[in-house]
Amino acid sequence: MPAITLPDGSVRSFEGAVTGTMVAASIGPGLAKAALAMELDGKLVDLATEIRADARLRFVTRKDAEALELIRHDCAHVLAEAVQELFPGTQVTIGPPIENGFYYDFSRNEPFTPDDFAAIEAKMREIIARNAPFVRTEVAREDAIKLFTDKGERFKVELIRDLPASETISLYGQGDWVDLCRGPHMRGTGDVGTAFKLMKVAGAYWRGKSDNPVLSRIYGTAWRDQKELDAYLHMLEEAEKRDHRRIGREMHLFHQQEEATGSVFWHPKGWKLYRTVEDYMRRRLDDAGYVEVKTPQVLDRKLWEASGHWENYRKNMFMATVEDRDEAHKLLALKPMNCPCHVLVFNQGIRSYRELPLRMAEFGACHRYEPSGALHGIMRVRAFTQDDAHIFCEESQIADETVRFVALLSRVYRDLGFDSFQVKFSDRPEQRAGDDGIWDRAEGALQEACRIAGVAYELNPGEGAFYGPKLEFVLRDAIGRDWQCGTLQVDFVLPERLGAEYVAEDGTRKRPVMLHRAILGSFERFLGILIEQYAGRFPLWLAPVQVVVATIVDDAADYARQVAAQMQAAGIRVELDLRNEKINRKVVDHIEQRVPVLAVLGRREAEDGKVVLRRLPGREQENVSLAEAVAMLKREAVAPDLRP
RNA sequence: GCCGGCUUAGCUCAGCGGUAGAGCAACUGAUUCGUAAUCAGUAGGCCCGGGGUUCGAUUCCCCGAGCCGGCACCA
Repeated sequence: MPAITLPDGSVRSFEGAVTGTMVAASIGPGLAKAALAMELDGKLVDLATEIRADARLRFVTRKDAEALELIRHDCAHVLAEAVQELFPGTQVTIGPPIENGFYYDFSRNEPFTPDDFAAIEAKMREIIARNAPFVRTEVAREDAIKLFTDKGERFKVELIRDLPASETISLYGQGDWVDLCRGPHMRGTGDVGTAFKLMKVAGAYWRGKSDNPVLSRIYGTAWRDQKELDAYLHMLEEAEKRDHRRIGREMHLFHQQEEATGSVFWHPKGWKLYRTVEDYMRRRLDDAGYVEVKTPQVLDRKLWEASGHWENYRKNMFMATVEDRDEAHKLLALKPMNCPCHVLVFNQGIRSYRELPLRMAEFGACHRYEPSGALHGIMRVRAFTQDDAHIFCEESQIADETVRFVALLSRVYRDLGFDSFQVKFSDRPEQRAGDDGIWDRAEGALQEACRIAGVAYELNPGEGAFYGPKLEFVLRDAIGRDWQCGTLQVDFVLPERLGAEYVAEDGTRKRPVMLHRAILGSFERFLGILIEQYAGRFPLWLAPVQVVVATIVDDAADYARQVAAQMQAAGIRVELDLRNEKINRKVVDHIEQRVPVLAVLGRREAEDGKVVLRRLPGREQENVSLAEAVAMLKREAVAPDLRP
C-alpha cells in the first residue's frame, strides 16, 4: 500500500504496486501527457518503474532541467539504432549525454563522414516517428554476455565483463533494437522530439586509451524544441566570430605560419596589447613582493638530467647540438620550464631563513615540443612566455603563500575582465619523481592551504606535474573550451634534486619548499582568451589603438594632426585617419577594427578647437574641447592598478 | 601522435580533366562629403609541396606539410 508524497506535500495512497505512469494518470491527463520520467526518493528513474513502498515522487517534464539530459541520452540511442540500421556490421560502444548534446562511439572499418549525416538524421526522424517505447529489462550477467556475443558486439561484452558484480545489468529496448544501458530513459523514442542535429565526427580511442582501437564518434546536439536548437546554433555562430585566430587577423594583432609551427609572430598592435598586459603584471608582482630575474634559454643536458626533466619530460623538449664540443657537452636543450634555472639562481651564495619566502619571478620564454594535434591558434603553442615565479619557502609558509597567491590571482583576473574561474586540484600522476612520502606531504600541504585560503576545487586525479601536485585555474574560451591558465604547484622534489638549501634559525641547513606558480599561465594563451572574452573590443586601457582621429574634410587635416599629437604626448595610443573617404566609411572601418574611441573633426571643430568623440560601436557623440578630450581619455585609459 | 575534413588573389569564397572567377581589400583617378560602405578604372594567382595516371591535372590517385574539428597529450 504505497503512500506517495508529491513535491507539494500531498500524499496519495495506492492499493498495490503502481508505476509512475499510473500515478501521473491518477493526478490528471495533463500530467500524464507531460511526464517523461520521475525522481523517486531523489533518484531519477523511468516512469514505468514500479513503486512498491512509500516514496517521495517528483515528475520530470520537458520543462525541467533533467529533461535535456534525458532527451540527449535518448537521442544518442536513437542515433545508434539509426546507424546500425543504415550501416550493418557497425558495432556500438558508448553514447552519453554531454554539455549541449551527446555523442555515440561506433566501431566500423570505414569511419563516418559528415556526408553521412543527412541519411542518418532522416533515419533518426523515422525512428522517432515510430515512437517505440523504451523497455527496460534486467538480465543476468551471463545472459547479457551471451546476447551481445551473439550480436557480435565485442565492446559491449567487454563493458559487461568489467561491470562490478554488485551492478544490476539492464538493457533498454526500443522496438527491435536493444542496448546495454543503465538508464533512465523517457517513455519512447517519440519523446526525443525533432530539435536535434548531428554536428561533427571525430576519431576517439576506445575507453580513452591511445593504445586502444580508434572508434568513430558522432557528435550531436539536442534540445527541447526548435527554438532552443536555433538559439544554440546561433550562439555557436556568434562564438565563431569571437575566435581569437579570426580577430587576431582582422585586428592585425599577430600571425602564424608554417616556418614556425606553434609559434606566434606578434604584429605591432598585438605586441602593444602584450606589452600592456606585461607591464601591468610586472607592477602587480612588484607590489606583491616578487623579485624579477631573467635566465638562459639553452642549457646543458647535465642540468636536465639533474632536475629530472631528462627522465620525465624529454619527449617534449627541443634539443640543440653544437659540433665543436666534446661528446659530454654537445647536447643542450631549450628550456621547457624555468624552475631549474630559478633554483640555480637561488643556489648562488648562502641563503638564510630570513630571506624566505623568496618570490622569484620571470617572464620566462619556454619551448615545448607539443604533439602536432594539440596545437591550437595561440592557445596551445610550442614557444611561449610564462608569467612564472617560484616561491622558495619553509613548509610552514605554504598556506600563507597560497592565500596570498589566490588573492593576487583573483585581483588580476578581475582587472582583466574575468569574474569567475574554475579551480582543479591535480594529484600525483603515474609518472613522477619523488617517493610516496614526499607526495603525501605535498598533497596534504596543498589541501590544507586550500582550506585556509577558502578555495573550492574540483578533484582532477592523476593529473599533477611530475614533481608535485597542482592547483589549476581554468578559464573558458568563446566556444566553451576550458584552458588552464593559472597554476600553483607544491614541489619538494626539485629543491632536493638540485640541492637547494638555506640556513635555518637553529643554524642547520634545510631544504626550502618550492611553489611553482603562474597567473596568466602563458601570455600567448591568456591573450588568446582575453581576445575572445572581449571579442576584440578591449577596455580602453588594453586597446592597442585607443583613439582614431578622423577628418571629415581635408581642411581639418592640420587640426587633426595637432589633436593626434597632443593625445600622443599625453600617452594616448592614437592613429590618424586622413583618408579621402566619407566619414560614414571611416566610422564603419573603425568599428570593424574595434577601435574604442573615434574623434571626428570637421571645419567646425577646427575653428572652435573642439573634438567630437564617439564611443564605438555606439552612436552617441560628445562635443568637448581638445583639452577636455585629452584629460578625459587619459583618465579613462589608466590601468586598473594605477587608478586612484 | 591518432581519426576525419580542408588548403584557389591580402581576406571571404566560386569553379573545373582543356592551364581560373566574384565580392571586399590594394593601387590610380575623380569627388571634399557632418557620423554604419562615393563613383570609375587598374593591377593582382608555382590553384600548399612532391610524385603518379592522362595527349593534357588546379581538378583524379599516392606521399608529405600546414591548418580545422575531435581523441590522446598538456609542466
